[in-house]
Amino acid sequence: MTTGTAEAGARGAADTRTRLLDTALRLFTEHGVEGTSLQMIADALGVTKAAVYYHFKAKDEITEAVTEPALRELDAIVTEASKQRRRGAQIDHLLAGFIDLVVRHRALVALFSSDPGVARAVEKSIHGSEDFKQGLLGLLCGDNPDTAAMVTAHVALAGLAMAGGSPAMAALDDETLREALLEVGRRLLGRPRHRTA
Amino acid sequence: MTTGTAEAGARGAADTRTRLLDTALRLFTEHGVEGTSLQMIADALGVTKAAVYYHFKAKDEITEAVTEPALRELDAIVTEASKQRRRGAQIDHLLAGFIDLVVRHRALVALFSSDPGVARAVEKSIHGSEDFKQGLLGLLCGDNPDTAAMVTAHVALAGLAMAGGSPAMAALDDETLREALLEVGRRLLGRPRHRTA
DNA sequence: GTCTATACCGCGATAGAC
DNA sequence: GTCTATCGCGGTATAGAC
Repeated sequence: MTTGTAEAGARGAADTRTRLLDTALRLFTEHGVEGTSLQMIADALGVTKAAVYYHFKAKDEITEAVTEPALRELDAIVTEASKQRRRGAQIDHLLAGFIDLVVRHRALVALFSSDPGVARAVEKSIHGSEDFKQGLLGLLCGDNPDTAAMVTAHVALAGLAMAGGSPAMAALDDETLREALLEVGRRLLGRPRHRTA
Repeated sequence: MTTGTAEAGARGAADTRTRLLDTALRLFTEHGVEGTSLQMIADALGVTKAAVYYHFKAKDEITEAVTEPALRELDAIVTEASKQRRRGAQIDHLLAGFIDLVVRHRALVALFSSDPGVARAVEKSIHGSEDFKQGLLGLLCGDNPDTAAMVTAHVALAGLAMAGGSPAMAALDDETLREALLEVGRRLLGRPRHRTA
């Protein structure tokens, strides 16, 4: 993409796209997706609305692009966790990975949990790999998804994500939050509590 | 049904308002708040947008009005729970009341947890009684709100609410869901599990 | 007191000039 | 690649019919 004469081309194209996504994420976390207009993004970049539309055909595409990296990470975590042989190890792997993801992408997660635009984008992004949406729950529930296990899994995933993204936790550093969430998650899923990494 | 002048006057006001809120809640749960326009609400009622605007000065007021009954119930639950003398009883009371509320108002709760418009409305509605927003957490955390307790409380409230409102639980009847959530909540908050009411 | 007609402005989105 | 111009729809607002 950046070959030869394309210094300007590389900057105008890919770099503007990157700047746009950075700006969008910042504005999204400040005002929500709904509360962020394309005009605001364009102004922050010093271009017009139509220029933004050159890079993304619709606002939804921006939302999707913003959430994509985190979703790919989540997909990788689920895949890797499912490779573990013992069920306990699967859950441990998934729990640690999920929580780590939530902590590192706190701002995004907060958005994720409170914005239907983001939820829509997420659902679209995982159109191909629906395995992993159900896989997440499947790994936690085991082979026999009885009511109690299903409810527990839902409470765990939703609760850990929302608590991690909550403004009330913003003051906590990553280490502290991660350990606190891990302990709660372990208790919830019936895993023995152990090493404080 | 006849549009006689007297009957229209008697029926038009309060009843239209009620019908409007019922319709709004239905459309909100179907399409989300953002995805429901005043035009859609007006069409469903057989009136014009301006007629809707007569009953509510802004869309946010509709959202607030829709969430208000559940919030009042929650407020009552917190108040009553705080009157319990033993801390264990406070938690038990709060947990049971909260979960019962979530189960009975599932559709609203699902909306509540995934729509910034609703979240905004909720924050506005409790302007006067901010006691109870913090009171909810305060009752769960006790006097010493250390990190672990705070995180646990957040995971519990958010997780139980979102799990209860999740489409995945829609097939469960109230009794079953309530008991499943109660058991998870008790384990999470370190309460002994007991009677299946 | 309840509703209709109408207008305003900002939003997401499209078409076409440079 | 970026711009200007324009469109339709959304929430909001007012004047006035009944």
